[in-house]
Amino acid sequence: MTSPSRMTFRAINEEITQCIGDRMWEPGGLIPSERALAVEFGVARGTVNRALQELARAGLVERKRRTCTRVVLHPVRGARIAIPLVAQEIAASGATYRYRLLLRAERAASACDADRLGIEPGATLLHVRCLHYSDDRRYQLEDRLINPAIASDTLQESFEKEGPNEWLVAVAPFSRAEFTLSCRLAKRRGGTLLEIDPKAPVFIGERRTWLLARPITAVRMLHPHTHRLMTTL
Amino acid sequence: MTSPSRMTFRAINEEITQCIGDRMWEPGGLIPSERALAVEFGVARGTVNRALQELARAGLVERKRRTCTRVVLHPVRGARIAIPLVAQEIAASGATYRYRLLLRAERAASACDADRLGIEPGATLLHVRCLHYSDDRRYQLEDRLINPAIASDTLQESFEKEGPNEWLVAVAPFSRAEFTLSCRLAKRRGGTLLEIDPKAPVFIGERRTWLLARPITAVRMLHPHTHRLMTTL
DNA sequence: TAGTGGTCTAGACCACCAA
DNA sequence: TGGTGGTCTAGACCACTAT
Repeated sequence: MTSPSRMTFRAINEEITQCIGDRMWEPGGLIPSERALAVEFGVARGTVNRALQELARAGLVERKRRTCTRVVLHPVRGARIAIPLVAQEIAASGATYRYRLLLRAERAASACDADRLGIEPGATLLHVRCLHYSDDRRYQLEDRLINPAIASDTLQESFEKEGPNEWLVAVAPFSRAEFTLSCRLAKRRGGTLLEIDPKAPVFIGERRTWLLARPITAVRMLHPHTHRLMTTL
Repeated sequence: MTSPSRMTFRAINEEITQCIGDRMWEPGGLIPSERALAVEFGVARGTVNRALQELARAGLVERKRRTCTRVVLHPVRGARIAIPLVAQEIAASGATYRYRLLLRAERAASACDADRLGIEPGATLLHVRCLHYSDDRRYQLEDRLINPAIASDTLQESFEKEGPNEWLVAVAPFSRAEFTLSCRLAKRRGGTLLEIDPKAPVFIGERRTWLLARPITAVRMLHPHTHRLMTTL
């Protein structure tokens, strides 16, 4: 039991993690109540609460609404991987970046668009397609739908010199995002635009973002199958 | 301004998000201090603090230690995606799970193994290959190297009834992990074992874990290309 | 009814940064 | 030196669950 002067919620966090790691508290079993732990550690309940909230977020414990239970997870939690959002950022790690606009269209949302972006069918949207090059090699094909309602000057943007990402980050913050990763054969139009052998696979990342309930943008990013997404943690 | 009776930190969170979205507070600019916001919203500072901590975690604002600054992010943050580790967990969401062991071998590490797992060539390792089924459909092919040094009874494990994951989570906590995601054509042995058309792509996840500096396990997970990896945040 | 986690409060101390 | 975010405290109310 440490007591450097007063225990911080981080210390408590570690202490609890230790107990779980040492199997002092069994996987799937209850752990003492916040009030009990507060007494044991000699801190206020709020401090224990915060430590446990973090542990819950990290996936080490499960907390049940108003039940006396707090359970330690038996199965392991997923770890996390960071997706670099801006192709420019990636290219910035050594290679020279180049950008080319392929398509820019305002149109009424088809049923498919509406589903993808999360707006009403028939509403106006902006469709942008562009290529990101790394040292003159095609690095990413970006196909993006933008909700014009996010800013008054959306429809004035040409995206000729700069990609939509650069504009969006300056104009449209988001509070929620959803990611999907997958792969498929390149034969359809995306692969062609990437100049990939149609029989080779492409690596696909999709991202949708919202500001509160309002959809901002939906983007599909195609990479050659040589693409690797790596992270530590 | 909402006041359902008393403002919760979630309401404040939304209120602030709204302000940022409406560009009432400019990207890159300061926002009022916690104390000021507390007065404005008519709540305790702790409540504002919690709301802002969450917004910072979400990447909407940047907080500088003891500087009067709280800045709205200009560049976009990298977002994170959670990888579900245990096939069992995924299958647990509706489908019935089945497991089949294909290979279990102790052997001296080849140069390739050593590189993959991070141990000395020639050291003993455990090689396990198995299949995870979801409702009798092949869901994942798992190919795993295990460092026997992590536990005294590693080489006693048969893995016949239960996958290595279940055993590992109970026995070998890790402090560091590295992930790689990619895809390729199925033609090589992995694809065959998944019973996939050799011309179809497979989705590949790789994970390596360490406890401090000691390698624990390296696993390669192959999925049919229909696999989707999704996350919110 | 007793106990729980979720949340808010009002107040406090700290270490630091800018002036 | 005054303002800031980071943190802790002691106490409180709520809605709920298990008994």
